[in-house]
Amino acid sequence: MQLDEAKRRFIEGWGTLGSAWGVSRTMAQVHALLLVSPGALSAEDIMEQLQISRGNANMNVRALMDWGIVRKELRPGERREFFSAEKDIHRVATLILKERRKRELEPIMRVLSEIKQVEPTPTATPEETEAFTKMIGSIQSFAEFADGAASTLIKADENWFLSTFMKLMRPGQ
Amino acid sequence: MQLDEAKRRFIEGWGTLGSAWGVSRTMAQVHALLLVSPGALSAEDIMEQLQISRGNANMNVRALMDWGIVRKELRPGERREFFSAEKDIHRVATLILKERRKRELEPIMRVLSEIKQVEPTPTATPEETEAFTKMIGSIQSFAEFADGAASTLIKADENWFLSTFMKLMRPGQ
DNA sequence: TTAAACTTTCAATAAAAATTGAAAGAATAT
DNA sequence: ATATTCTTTCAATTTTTATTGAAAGTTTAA
Repeated sequence: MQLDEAKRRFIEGWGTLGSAWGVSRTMAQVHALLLVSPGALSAEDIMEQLQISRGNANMNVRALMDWGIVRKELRPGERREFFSAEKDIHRVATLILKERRKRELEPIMRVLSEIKQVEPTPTATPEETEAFTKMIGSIQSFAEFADGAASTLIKADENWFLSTFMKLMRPGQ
Repeated sequence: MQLDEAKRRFIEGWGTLGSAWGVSRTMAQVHALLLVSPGALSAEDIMEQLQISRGNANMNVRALMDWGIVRKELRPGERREFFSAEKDIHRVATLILKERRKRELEPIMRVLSEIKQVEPTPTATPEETEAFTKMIGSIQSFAEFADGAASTLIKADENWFLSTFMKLMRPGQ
């Protein structure tokens, strides 16, 4: 297989994976394209390579910057902007994990603790109410467990990054 | 807050969470409804409580059974079918993890190993090719790491379930 | 065997999400 | 100040996905 074909397949696969995880196909494809491009790309490059409109390219590149996994690059003497993806996969994973925790785990945790304070009423038997709070409680503790696991991963990756960085700084150490 | 209102809010929240993770809102809502319902529900019950059509209820209940997190329950002397959700959240998490690994991790791993065998061609410089294989390699090892973590979680939960089960069987032990 | 009570399927439809492209907005150069 | 080059926005449109409901299928009872 040739490089271009391999890149094409990666972009397609990454897009499919993205849509299974609630990320729009195009956003994942823009990310994939930037991941496998050695240098930074302009909006035009992205439009051409993925065959999408200017507006679409702009929207998705900006969404990726919101996630912290794509950066704008300005070149001296160039008016237009270039974009490049974070290439360190550990950092990518960490940033995505952080963002999803904020966007999805936190809202559901809030709902869980609110609805746990269900009042006893004449319309529901105490057994029904208890079964409900027990269910919610177990989801809560699972969510806390998941949150803890995510934190651990984030910390581990931050340490890993830091130590790699330190090694680069002091190669003799 | 009253029980009905709390359940309504849970169903809504679970639906929102689902769609952020690539699960259709209705499928997540049917799951949520079954999670907070003490007994098993018939198709009619689901249709009525979520205000959805028969076909929709049927499709989503079946998808949930494919995931292994909802079971059909047959009552003696009753012709119609009842459905109930797995209530043990650890088991739910394990089953979802297993299924997603099969559906999403495996396909992308296959693509990664295929495209890694990119041939050197005159159109691409060796540096470009090497940068690409390096990128794919790091995604591969991250995917392997994630797969390993998932396996560990699945095994841990299976052990946890087994030990709980053993305790139930031999309460004196 | 026929009827009754339910489940499943699927083509048509509706709803939601993504995409376009043109216009408006910014930034820089002349 | 005006033109030029690029970016951003957003209403209209297209595409994708989900939903409906009626017909076909299945199972049990009489």
